[in-house]
Amino acid sequence: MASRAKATILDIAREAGVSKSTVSLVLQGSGLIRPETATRVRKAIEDVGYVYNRGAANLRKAHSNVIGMVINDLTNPFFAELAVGMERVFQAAGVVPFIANTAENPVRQEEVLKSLMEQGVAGLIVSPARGTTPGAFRRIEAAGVPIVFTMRRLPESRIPVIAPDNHRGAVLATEHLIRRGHRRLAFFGGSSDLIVYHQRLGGFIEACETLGIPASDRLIVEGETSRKGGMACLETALAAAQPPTAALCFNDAVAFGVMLALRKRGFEAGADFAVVGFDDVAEAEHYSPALTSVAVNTAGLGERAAHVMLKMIQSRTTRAEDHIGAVSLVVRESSGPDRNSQVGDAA
Amino acid sequence: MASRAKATILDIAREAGVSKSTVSLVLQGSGLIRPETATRVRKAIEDVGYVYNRGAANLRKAHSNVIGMVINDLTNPFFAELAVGMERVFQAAGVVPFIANTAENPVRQEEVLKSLMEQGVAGLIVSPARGTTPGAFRRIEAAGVPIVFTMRRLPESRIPVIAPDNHRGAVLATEHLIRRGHRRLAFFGGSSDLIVYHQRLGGFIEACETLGIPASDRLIVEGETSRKGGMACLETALAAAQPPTAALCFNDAVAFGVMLALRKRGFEAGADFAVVGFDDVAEAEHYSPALTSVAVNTAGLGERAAHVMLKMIQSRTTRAEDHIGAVSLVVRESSGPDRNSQVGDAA
DNA sequence: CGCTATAAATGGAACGTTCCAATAAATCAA
DNA sequence: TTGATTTATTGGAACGTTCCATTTATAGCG
Repeated sequence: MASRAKATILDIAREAGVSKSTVSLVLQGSGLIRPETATRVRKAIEDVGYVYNRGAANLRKAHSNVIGMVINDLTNPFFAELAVGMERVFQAAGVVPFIANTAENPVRQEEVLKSLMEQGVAGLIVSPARGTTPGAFRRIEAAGVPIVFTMRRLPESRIPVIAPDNHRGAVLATEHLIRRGHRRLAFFGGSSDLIVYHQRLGGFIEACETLGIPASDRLIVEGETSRKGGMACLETALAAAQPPTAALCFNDAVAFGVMLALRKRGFEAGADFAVVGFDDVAEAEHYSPALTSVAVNTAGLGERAAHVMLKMIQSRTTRAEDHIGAVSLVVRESSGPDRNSQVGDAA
Repeated sequence: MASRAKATILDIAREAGVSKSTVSLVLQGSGLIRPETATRVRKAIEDVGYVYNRGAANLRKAHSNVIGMVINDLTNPFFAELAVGMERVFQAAGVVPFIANTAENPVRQEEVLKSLMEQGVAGLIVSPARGTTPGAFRRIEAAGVPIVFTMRRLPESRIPVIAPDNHRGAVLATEHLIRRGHRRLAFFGGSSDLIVYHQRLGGFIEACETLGIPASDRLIVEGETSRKGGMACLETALAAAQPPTAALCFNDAVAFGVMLALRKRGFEAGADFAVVGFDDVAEAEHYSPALTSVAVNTAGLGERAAHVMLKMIQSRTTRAEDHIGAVSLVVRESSGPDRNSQVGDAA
């Protein structure tokens, strides 16, 4: 049963009494082969326990059917949701995506990209790790392998990006907080080496200025984009002379951390302090209190990225249009009105 | 800059004025090459934008440095944690793991395995999808590719398994609930086509029998292993004539669902109904109320699985010992005493 | 029957590496 | 100097596939 050396098409050919070329044609589903012959060959394939060697095949025909998905933080459920959206599209196209995690580490990212390239991937969908150097993808571009960035972009690069409208999302969320009567606002989490950070923070600031919140009433606290980071942000903010009464968080993970820290201090998110997240991961709806968040249609973005990639491969181009996905604010319990304010805006 | 046809070692050889063999040796870091020659070759490699073709190389030297990780549900943070543990080990060994998601679908799993095999992986770490047929891995075994199962096993297979002590974990959790005075107990979630289910349920039943809870006071509700499944389980249970006062859940996702459903009905987990989860995902500690759960040392299991795999590859064997990881119960807030019971056991 | 047209199957070169055996150059011992 | 040894380098065959150009078999037609 266990064959010593692995079988090749030559073994199949011998077994079925045909030539290797015939076997190859059967493998490719060519109509040139007489059905009975094809059946015989397929039986032989089963009998010898043949495994197709894609590496050998790629040697002749160039690109493969594998696409690499390089993700900066697999433990963030947001990225798992994104991956699921992509997989749906790829599966339908008969493409298998291989996922690799960089754990937000540019060195690891380098290794992962190298390995994927050596494997001969047809394309790469990447959410770059923080601190990725601008030149990190030059080699890959030069090799003519299509790349699509998701969620994050790099400073000066012509690689297409699929991302939500971060600026608009932050504006929506900030306006919401201000309409609820909050006058001292904070922006929690993230760090300025991320373009996404500037986009979201920019929306926050713009909304503040439009609606008359002066810079002196705004508090900006950078921090890790994790629960732990969120907890730290809240502690920092509460230590201020005039602490904020509401915060827009860089993402939902930070928001969960903030809510946790509030509870530890005996406060309740929504009643004592308003919290708004960003991304609207599945958990947001099921948290206690339920988290108000900016919904970015995560799975939809994943699908979009996959479609763009397939199109690029098909038309063998390395460029494509950016896609900025629409966002919406999902208001739940965590963003109640300021208790000292008369304004009881329901929306 | 963008080279038309991709460069090969022959191009490098021409560029550096050496033979292809020399280039190959440099690529492999052989000490046989004079340092100055090596430097010259390395420069040429940079200049022509060379990408190593692992497929071609594998044609000669058999096994590659890629390992496939096949996971049945990437959106369950538990598996992300498991993956992270594995990656730590593999990275140190210079191996790149490619992760593929089967979304609990045996057909998809088949495709994914096929693709991984065609790619020539050195080994496979698999958490099999529910409903996997016993023969699904026979071809792979026959091909001599080492496989390690994690978390789940298949009915009749000699493939090594790395998993927590599910039976013991369930016993610990159930004893805990009974000591807290609960006399009507439920087991929520999971389905009987999973061996893990029988292990955990078996522990539950054993503890009940040992401590004198009759079958008539036990309620077993199968269900999806997700939040939604947990919510449904609770609804079913509360509709019973003599509803339980405590439940051991198949995993943490189910437990979160149960707690959510409790809250929707105005009950509080821990005070009105005791809930215990299984797996102890990171979120359990940060939930409200914090979830009592059976800790399985997820990342540790991942590391262990990776180590076993590396050992198997190294010693080119296809067998290895099973590993049953120790478990412990982490008591938090969700598993308070039965309110009608006098027993106030603190442990 | 001979001829062409079509269908089915085939041999061989090529793809980009590795590795063995062989060569060439440098060093050493006598 | 010569042969032996060591150090660097090299050509060529092999790996398992694809695909082009052929060959062989089958059918069609007058």
